[in-house]
Amino acid sequence: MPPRRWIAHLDMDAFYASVELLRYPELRGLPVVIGGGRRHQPQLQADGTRRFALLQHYSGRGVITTATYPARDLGVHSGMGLMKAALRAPQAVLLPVDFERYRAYSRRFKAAVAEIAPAFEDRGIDEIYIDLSALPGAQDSVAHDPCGGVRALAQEIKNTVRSATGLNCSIGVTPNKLLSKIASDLDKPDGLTLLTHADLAERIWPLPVRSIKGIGPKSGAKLAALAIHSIGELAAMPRATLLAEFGRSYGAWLHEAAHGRDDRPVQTHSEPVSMSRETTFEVDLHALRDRAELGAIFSQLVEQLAGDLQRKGYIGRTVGIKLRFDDFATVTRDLSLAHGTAEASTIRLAAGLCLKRVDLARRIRLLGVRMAGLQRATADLAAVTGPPHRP
DNA sequence: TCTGGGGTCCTAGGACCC
DNA sequence: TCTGGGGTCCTAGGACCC
Repeated sequence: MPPRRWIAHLDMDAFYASVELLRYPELRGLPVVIGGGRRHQPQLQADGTRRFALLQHYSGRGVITTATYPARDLGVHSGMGLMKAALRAPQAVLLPVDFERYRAYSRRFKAAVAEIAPAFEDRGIDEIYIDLSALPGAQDSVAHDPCGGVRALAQEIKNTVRSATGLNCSIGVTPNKLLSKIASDLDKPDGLTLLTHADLAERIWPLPVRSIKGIGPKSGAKLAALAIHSIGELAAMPRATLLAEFGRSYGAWLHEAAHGRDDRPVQTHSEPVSMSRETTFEVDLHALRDRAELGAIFSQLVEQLAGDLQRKGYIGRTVGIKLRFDDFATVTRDLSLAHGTAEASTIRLAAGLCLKRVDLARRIRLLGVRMAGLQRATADLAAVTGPPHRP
């Protein structure tokens, strides 16, 4: 019997890099790294060709946002500092990030998926979960393959995305989100991987524990210290040991995850919880010596945040700030207001009070402003004006 | 040559209320 | 005066993800 629930995880292949390759096809096959500010824009030359910046000439504090597969082969990866990456791949082409463009392609691929699967869970710019179970044909057998129906659906989704955007994606299809997320990575790029619980021991258990979404650097290191490296080794640990080592909640989850169990539904609606703006300075600033510059950046962040809230139609009650010092230590302060707001002046006042509660002796490398406790702005309007009057 | 920017969720202590 | 338990909100920090 095939499982009754079929969840797909769709992940666009090297998304930002692939979008850039559509624009600059001459870079295909070359190591290309995307990240950093706007300074390294490609220059159109007199003969009509473009001149691209090379990674070796970069200086600054940026990190890699995405790298093409040839660049990854040189040992660079997203999150790596561009200066460090330049040592490993000096000849790699460096392109600035263009989120506007990526968001446009994101909307395009999601619209294409929606033609086949109207409801899906949005997991950011380049991935989604889709519950295939209820779609027409999902439970069909095709040519003696009991999973043939879902396989055909997944292939159809891949084809649609490809023809709508010119981009490839990889899809994992399994009985749950946890396994599908892992599966979509198994055959990347342009993969389609279908697994059932029967495949757990063979396909999932040999993988490193870090393949499980939710096991990050800290938990991975702690597991390694316990001589647990693969998911299979994690699955073999007594539940009680995991509870003792990782606490009731996370320990129990680790045990379930290692056994491929996850019953979370695909969430097709969500509301934002917080919005924020932050910036890392080119050089560290000092609260007193660089007071004017810091104040200007602070005001700009507040105005951007207020703009974001207003444009998206939200107000918030909890204003927060974030500071990162030269030693990378990070502190946050927040303050809840009596009423929600999206006004820059109110946010600035509250954020200013937060700032006063921080010891500003050290040099600062990052400043951020945040709003949490969000509500739709229209809901607030209703509260102020009261319910519609009925005679 | 260390380490961006935008998020979510969890924990934990203290305040405050019933 | 002491002894409770439960619930919610606020704040700070941290793990993790894309």
